[in-house]
Amino acid sequence: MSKAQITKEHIIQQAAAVFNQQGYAGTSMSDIMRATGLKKGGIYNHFKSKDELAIAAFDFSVGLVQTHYADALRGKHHAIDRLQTVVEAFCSLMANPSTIKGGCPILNTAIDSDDTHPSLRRKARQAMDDWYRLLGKIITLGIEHRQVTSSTDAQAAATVIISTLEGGLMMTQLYGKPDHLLQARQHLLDYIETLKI
Amino acid sequence: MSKAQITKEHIIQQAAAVFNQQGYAGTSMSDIMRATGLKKGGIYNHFKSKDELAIAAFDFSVGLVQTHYADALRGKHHAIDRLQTVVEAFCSLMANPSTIKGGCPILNTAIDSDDTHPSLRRKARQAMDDWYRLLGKIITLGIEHRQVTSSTDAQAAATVIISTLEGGLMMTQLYGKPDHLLQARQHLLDYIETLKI
DNA sequence: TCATAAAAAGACCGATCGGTCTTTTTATTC
DNA sequence: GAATAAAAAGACCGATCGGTCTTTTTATGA
Repeated sequence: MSKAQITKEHIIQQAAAVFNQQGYAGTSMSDIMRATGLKKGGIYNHFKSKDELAIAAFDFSVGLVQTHYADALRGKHHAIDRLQTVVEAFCSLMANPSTIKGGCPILNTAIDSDDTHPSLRRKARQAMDDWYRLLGKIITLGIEHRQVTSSTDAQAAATVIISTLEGGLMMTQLYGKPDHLLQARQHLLDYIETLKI
Repeated sequence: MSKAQITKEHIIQQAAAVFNQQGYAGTSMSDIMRATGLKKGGIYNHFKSKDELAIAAFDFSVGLVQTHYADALRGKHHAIDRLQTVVEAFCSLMANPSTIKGGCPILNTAIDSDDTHPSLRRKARQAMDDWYRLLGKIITLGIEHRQVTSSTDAQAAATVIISTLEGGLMMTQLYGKPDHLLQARQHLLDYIETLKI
């Protein structure tokens, strides 16, 4: 990897953490300069605008989360097990601030850009679609394989799981303690049990 | 009410909508000027800083929500009924954009101010405490009155209700359609049924 | 109605915003 | 190691930021 690419990756990683914690409007290029240790010219050599950097940073953050899911799901085939795994993976990832700082990038971006930033908003929707499809597929396959009750509404169940996780994370971030996310987690594990055949 | 007080109220109301939609960092005093139709001098005559205005606006927004809850709960005494009412009140309030624009001010502020704005963050925590206490009290009184199963963990149940509502709202805002919040609502109504004695 | 005080306007301030461009430094390639 | 291309630095730009202050307008109370 060329020096330039290494530097670009470095900028993206640092910027991702800052954007995820402070939001798009709340982050200045000076913040990015401080975080990366580079001056203005060094950053604008790799990205032609704050927007472009923010989008690259968002993609990077989402990629981290998705990789985390993929790793956790590897080798697990039973639908109930896979649903539990997604819940656990989300909680462990978000409870551990070393991996991804500032919480869930989709949640942050969804709230951060109400109307102001359409491109970031579209990105957030796409990432949410991916998550939604992942859960939806697990559930519909689970129904096909007689692992999940056939009366389960896959869309609704996915909504419940995502909503509860994101809401629990928000409370955990607000209070700065893991309790709420863990309570949400336990509720979802109980809920997933009720889907079992 | 004096002209000055009317103007001040007007500023707060307009500012509340803007802050709730764009966040603190995403809102400039120019935005407030445009929303209120006043010039800089007119606004700074009533508030000595953007911070002070943002806090007044947050209080106003939270007050709207709390009043909505109080109205909906009036005359309802059974714990299960009261829990259902809170869920319904949240959904109807947030689904109706005429009353409060930009969604739940607590959610927005919790995500918006990760570290940057401690005073707003404290305000958000206090408002969340109030909501938490409201639900906690409903549940513990429900247990005392043999309306709610005694095995219910009031704290955990409150967390589940709030998390699911806020998460569902986030998704509804992200996609711009009420479906997800309504699915979260239905899940919570089912959940509340399981608390019934 | 008129004097006075308060409210609103708007010019103005230094700082910082995102972004450009030239210069200097550093990799890369022959 | 020299030539060259790329990367980084940093001076610089106009616009806008939050905020102040003086001036003008408007409400208020005798």
